[in-house]
Amino acid sequence: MYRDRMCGDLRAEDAGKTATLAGWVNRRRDHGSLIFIDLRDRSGITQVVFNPQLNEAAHAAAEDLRAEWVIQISGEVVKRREGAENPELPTGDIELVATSLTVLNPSLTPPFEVRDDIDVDYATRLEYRYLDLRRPRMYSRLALRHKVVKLMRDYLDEKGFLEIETPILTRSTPEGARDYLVPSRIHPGQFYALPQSPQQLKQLLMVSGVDRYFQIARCFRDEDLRADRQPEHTQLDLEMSFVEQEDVLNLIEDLYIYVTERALPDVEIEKPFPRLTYAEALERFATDKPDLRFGLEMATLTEIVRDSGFGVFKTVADSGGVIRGFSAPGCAGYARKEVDEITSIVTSAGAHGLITIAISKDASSIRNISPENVRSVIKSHVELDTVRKICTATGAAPGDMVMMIAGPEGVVNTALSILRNHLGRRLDLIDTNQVSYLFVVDFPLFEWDEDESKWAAMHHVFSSPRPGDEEKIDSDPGAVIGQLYDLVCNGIELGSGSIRITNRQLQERVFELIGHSRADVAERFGHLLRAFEYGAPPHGGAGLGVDRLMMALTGDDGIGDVIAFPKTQQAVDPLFDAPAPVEPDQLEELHIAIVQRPSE
RNA sequence: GGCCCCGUGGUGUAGCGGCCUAACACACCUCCCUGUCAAGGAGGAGAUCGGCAGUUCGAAUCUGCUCGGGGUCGCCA
Repeated sequence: MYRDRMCGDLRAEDAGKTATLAGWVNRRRDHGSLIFIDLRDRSGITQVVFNPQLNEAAHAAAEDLRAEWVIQISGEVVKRREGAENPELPTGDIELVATSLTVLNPSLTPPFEVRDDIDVDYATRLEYRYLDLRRPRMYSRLALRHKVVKLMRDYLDEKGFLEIETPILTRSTPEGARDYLVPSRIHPGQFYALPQSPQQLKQLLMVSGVDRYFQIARCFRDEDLRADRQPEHTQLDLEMSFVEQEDVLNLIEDLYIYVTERALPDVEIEKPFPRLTYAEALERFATDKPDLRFGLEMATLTEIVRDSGFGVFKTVADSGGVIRGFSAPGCAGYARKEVDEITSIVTSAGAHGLITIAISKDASSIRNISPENVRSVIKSHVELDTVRKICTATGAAPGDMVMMIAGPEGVVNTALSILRNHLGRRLDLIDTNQVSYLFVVDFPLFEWDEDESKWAAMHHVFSSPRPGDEEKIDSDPGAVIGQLYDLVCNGIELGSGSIRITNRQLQERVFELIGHSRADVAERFGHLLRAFEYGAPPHGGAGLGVDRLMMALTGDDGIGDVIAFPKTQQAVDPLFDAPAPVEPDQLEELHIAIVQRPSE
């Protein structure tokens, strides 16, 4: 037995007992004769004392110890002498007086120190990920993730869900993200695809009568990476039979409350989860994934300013664009430099510029503002009354600054949403102790793809229209509302789900609208459509990102730290140095030849 | 594929045309030290400044290309 206690366990009441600990040397403090070692394992740190007068051999051995050596120590737990307690450590009231030391494994000098309060180059961290993960901050993320996933399993088990594995080697499907492909050795020239999600498989499980399915499923997408995207991510995939949208939403809400309250007992959750329609979310927050931990709600000003006399407004409004904005509280005093900084945020998001109106805090009220109270480029072009209307619409008060953007609706919303999030942080409006879930519902089923001049599924092709909207598929596709929902947390889109189409004819109309030929559909989706003809129960579910949930719960800006072994933005694993070339023999077996493109 | 930021001893930074024979902190090595806990003190070793090419009398510093990391747009049903 290497140990009988963990390094984070020992307390004052253990004083007098003997204990054997094993772990890593976190730090060595050598006083010449007295040597202190902070011994670390995943549970915490215990201070070990080597006193030459008490045990000369152990002390002599301790002189060689260095950071990250793996050692085993036996000794007596003693209460620290008065004044020598360390209130920073849970074990700070005691120390282990070493009677024996065994070096289990020495360590090279690590490339970076194993501690939380240092910032190391990301590539170096990934190359030495095993050292990076020794940092308490990183370990706590692994532990929290384990807990969250276990809570999900516990809850769903309790509710009668079956966890079922689905194939990783499956078939490429059209649309969606680029697939990761796996060549077949047995079938020359043919490929498996790694699943982007187990979507069709779980629907087949519903046809199979499984009734309630879930899976902590790995999903693969060969697309460019972002802070919140990895080539492979994990989703909580679930599906239920004989349910309506309301049933699914209620289950998800209950599940996420269950998980969050148990994983993070100290955070506040708004219950029940607010629900916004897609249209309402865009109208109020300029995005379909608003962070509801703060306000800063939008106002549409197009009609107020269209004929106000400011040329830009007129031009944009008459060409079908919009003018929207919001009030940034207490920002009237922003200097030119700060406004420029904010402007560059919206211009890099595609907007032409930012129009601001600062209302001096000297104004007694919006009703009584005078020209001296207003600072804005549009001041000389518009009536004071227009300024009043803008302030009323955006809810601006004296001391605030209205920020407006004019342009095509999509660009305006993107820029305003980025700006809103920026100001939420900048003005410190976010209560980080709050976890704010929200459902966005009533998404349109289809969106017009400008590039390809065709209709495309907003979510995926299996989502069902709202009852009564089926007729519009042919007459007015853009107006079809789907039984489609997103779960959003702290401004992060966790995932989405829908009630599925279970009627073959309806499914074929959808395929037709988005431009799949009959032959193509038969080839690619024939298995699913055939299944639907053998008694498919009404069903629906969702796929919800686990990495992103962890990112929301930890407050991280990216998903890299909640994944044990993530990849870089170039989809490289610096630890394994993957991807990598393979032996010619392997390629030969797979019937693959590497072709050099002329340009390369 | 586009745009933006970053790249200086092991780690994190400073230096931004000559003062650089490159500075500082931590880590590392040697020595001193019995109550430290980011221990302290004295000393030491360690980087031709990501790479290549150019501009210049002179480049860590300017330019171009390239490699690597990050952010973002496109993309991500």
